Amino acid sequence: MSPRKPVNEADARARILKAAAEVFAEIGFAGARVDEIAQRAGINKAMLYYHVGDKEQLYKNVLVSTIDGTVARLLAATEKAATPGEKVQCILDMFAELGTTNPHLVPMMLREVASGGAALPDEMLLRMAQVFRVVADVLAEGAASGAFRPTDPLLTHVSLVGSMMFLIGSQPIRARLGKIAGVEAQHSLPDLARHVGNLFLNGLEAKK
Amino acid sequence: MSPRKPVNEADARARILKAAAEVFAEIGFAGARVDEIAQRAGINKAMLYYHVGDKEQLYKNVLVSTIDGTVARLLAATEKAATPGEKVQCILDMFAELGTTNPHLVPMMLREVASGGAALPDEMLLRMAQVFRVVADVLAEGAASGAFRPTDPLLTHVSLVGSMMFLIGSQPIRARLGKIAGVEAQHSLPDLARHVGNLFLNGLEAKK
DNA sequence: GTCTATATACCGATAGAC
DNA sequence: GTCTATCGGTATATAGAC
Repeated sequence: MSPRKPVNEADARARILKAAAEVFAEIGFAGARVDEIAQRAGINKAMLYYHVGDKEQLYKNVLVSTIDGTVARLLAATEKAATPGEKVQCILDMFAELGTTNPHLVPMMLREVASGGAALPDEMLLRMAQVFRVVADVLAEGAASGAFRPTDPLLTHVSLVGSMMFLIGSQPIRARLGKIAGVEAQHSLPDLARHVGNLFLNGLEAKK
Repeated sequence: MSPRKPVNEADARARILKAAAEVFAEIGFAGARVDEIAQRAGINKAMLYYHVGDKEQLYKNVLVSTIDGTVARLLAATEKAATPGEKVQCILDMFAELGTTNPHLVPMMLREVASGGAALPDEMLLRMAQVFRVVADVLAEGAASGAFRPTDPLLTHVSLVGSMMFLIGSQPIRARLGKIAGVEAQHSLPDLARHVGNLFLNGLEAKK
């Protein structure tokens, strides 16, 4: 038989990782307090160390589960669409969904980019590179069929992801700016994906 | 006459702010250590508090000088160009220059976006909004003349800036990825600006 | 497995001599 | 204006009782 409390154990670990993702996303690794994470998880700090380990292991665990979930969703997203243009739009829609299903990914990624990936081991970089390969394949397919102009796949990928990350991440700032400066700044996440899709597929210049 | 050591005083303050910008960019506000900043500035920690103030004032000072310098450069950049398309490219070129002339801006902005601008007072947001107005004017001018398709100016602005910030900020990560995964990832900063300009102006779809 | 209490170290900030 | 020494507070991590 299985041990007596596997459900509760897995549950405690899951609650810890969820709370940790929240706090790391809000204030980063250096700013995060282990006490705060334990409190949000509804457990004792000693139990946090017992279940997961120290702060660094906690961070690595959160990062791995966050990235792996993203890669899996992304591969699924591209299979639904037919043309390269539709695939690009599907990828963007999926990123927009991440803003709600996994709201911690974007802040954590922004911070990782800001620190030059100093906390990212090679193995984690390779996982992230999987995301790049998915997008690069779509771009290559589009270029081969004549639907897309040829561009540097890595730069185009980073441009696409950067736009979506910045748009999603800047939502709180844009909302504040809307209040204090009267700028129209309220957009749903699907709106953001449609905007980026339209912008990247058609460009700014009016078609001749 | 002026006090005896105004040059050295201003020099000390400048060295402190420069060192602080480095450290804040590398590891963020929470991770930064005042001792480290003082050491890099080549002065005593007590003198740092004497010249600038506490850690928070130090951060605000760095942020203000960094942003104000950017706004000034941006306004100058758009005046050199004639057509809306050239103005967009000039703005992007200017952002690429920031990667060398002010390498601390991008990491600091990425972190601010990640934390939802929690550390940004309203006054700072309004300064950043000046950058948006410059870009929005260019987009409006282009749409009015028929050169550009009409798009939401705020979303397009954030998309443009997000792409450039992500491309510039991810340079260290891309360089590492190039080594461990064999991906071609070496691009000069002007290359990045040209890529984004080409992508946003013409779009991915092949012209019919 | 769970929790309290605490060891240990570090960091921001300043007092006070010069 | 400059520097040393240090205070007070806080954070990570663990020992040890239950």
